[in-house]
Amino acid sequence: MTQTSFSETAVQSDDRAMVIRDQLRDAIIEHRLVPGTKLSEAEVGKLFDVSRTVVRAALQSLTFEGLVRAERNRGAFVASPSPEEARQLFEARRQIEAGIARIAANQATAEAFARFDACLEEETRLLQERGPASRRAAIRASGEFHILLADVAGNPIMRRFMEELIARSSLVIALYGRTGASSCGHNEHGDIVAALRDRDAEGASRLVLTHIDHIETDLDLRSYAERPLREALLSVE
Amino acid sequence: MTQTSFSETAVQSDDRAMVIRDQLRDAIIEHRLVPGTKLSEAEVGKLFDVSRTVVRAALQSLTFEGLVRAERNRGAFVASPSPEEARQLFEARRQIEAGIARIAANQATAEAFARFDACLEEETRLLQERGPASRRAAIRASGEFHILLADVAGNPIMRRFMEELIARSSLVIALYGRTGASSCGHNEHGDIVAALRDRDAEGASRLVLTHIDHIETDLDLRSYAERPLREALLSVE
DNA sequence: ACATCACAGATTGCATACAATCTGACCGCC
DNA sequence: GGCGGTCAGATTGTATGCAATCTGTGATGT
Repeated sequence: MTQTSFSETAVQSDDRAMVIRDQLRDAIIEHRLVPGTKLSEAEVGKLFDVSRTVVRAALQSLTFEGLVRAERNRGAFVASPSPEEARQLFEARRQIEAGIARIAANQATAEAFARFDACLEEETRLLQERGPASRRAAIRASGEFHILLADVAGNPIMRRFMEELIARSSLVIALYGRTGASSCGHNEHGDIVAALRDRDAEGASRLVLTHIDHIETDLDLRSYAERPLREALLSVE
Repeated sequence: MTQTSFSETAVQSDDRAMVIRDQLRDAIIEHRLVPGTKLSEAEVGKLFDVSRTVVRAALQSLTFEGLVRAERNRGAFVASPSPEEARQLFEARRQIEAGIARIAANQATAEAFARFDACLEEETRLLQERGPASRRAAIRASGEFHILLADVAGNPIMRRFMEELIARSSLVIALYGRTGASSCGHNEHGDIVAALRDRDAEGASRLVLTHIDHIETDLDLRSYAERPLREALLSVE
């Protein structure tokens, strides 16, 4: 979707490890790999036909991003953010994305708006479709919008932070999402773009904040006591 | 200084790699390792008496943080942020630290203020001393203050971002720092703590912003054309 | 029947060996 | 003398082997 890949994040070395990293990352973001899933080095290595060395590098990379949890002598698992972590995540998103929106309002070029339009079209298209596959794609596209926002702001450092936050948000939605409408809301993305077009930095910032609030509201973070059980059930290898 | 170590950031596995990572990281932050220095796997491994495998993990970790630049089949080097990257870094810091200050103003406990006081005392003590060693320690202590701010805000995710930003700022100061007063200014840290004590979120946020502006002002980012030469000279192994 | 302990299987942690690649020097040629 | 190519050394990329650690099973004793 976005033409810039994740190469920003990573080393240009580690070709192979990066490919595996991105594949696993995509699978996690699209909820094909659910939280708690064990990522055995040997198994992953066999799937991608590489040695454990390369797999370890990829898993380490994902661990730094918070998408994978590594336990000593136990192995690596797809992360299962706690409700508390989820709250911290959204707090961080509010702080960072508000700033990004302000910057983007001043920086956005015509080319940027073209990308926004393409992204919005893709989103609405996917939302009209039904089925789990398009649900996944919709969550992904929703994330792409936020990353695009960071991209337009033109700060690679903040863009990388956003990538991490978005990816982890996807995990949170997988665990605590209620409707799945979390991803898009009532064309709030469109409203944000409109504010950007008006160069209304404060308006865009405010819209982003309420948008994130809406995403968070759609989560079920309250059932603190029950979660460990459900998590455990999902974690059964 | 701060009792919480960097364990937040990392995997609890990779004991040994983490130790090396932290040692290298500290050396970079304290300017004992200057930008451009080559970090040969074999050499580092010999120094710490571990195999290249462990060193690679440590270097990979530092690469993700942006403290090390890895070139395929060439090796790893202490990063040399460009002036452009430096600007982006401070832009990110303004966005993130302003938010952190607001949160910290509401969250700070008595225990937090005790830590602030200890940090400020340490800073002023180091500033009174002369010599390169205390200069290094001062830069380090200055960073610790900002991390402490993030710590008090109570959001581990933003804390981790701050750790990265502070570490990279130290690199930038090493490259472009003019006076070294970059680290502290005119007791601006103390003013920030005072605002926190007053629960003045907006005031604290504003003070943080001007503080970061002052740090950036003290840098010499203008001489774009000359830098590559100086950088190259510093990079001579 | 229950609890405890010991062992076997599996998985990760680490070191090392080999292959691929790059850098720099030397040599021949123009 | 300058330029280009080839080769040796060094360094990283990857695979694999062995040691350390953990999990779960089964036997044994109370």
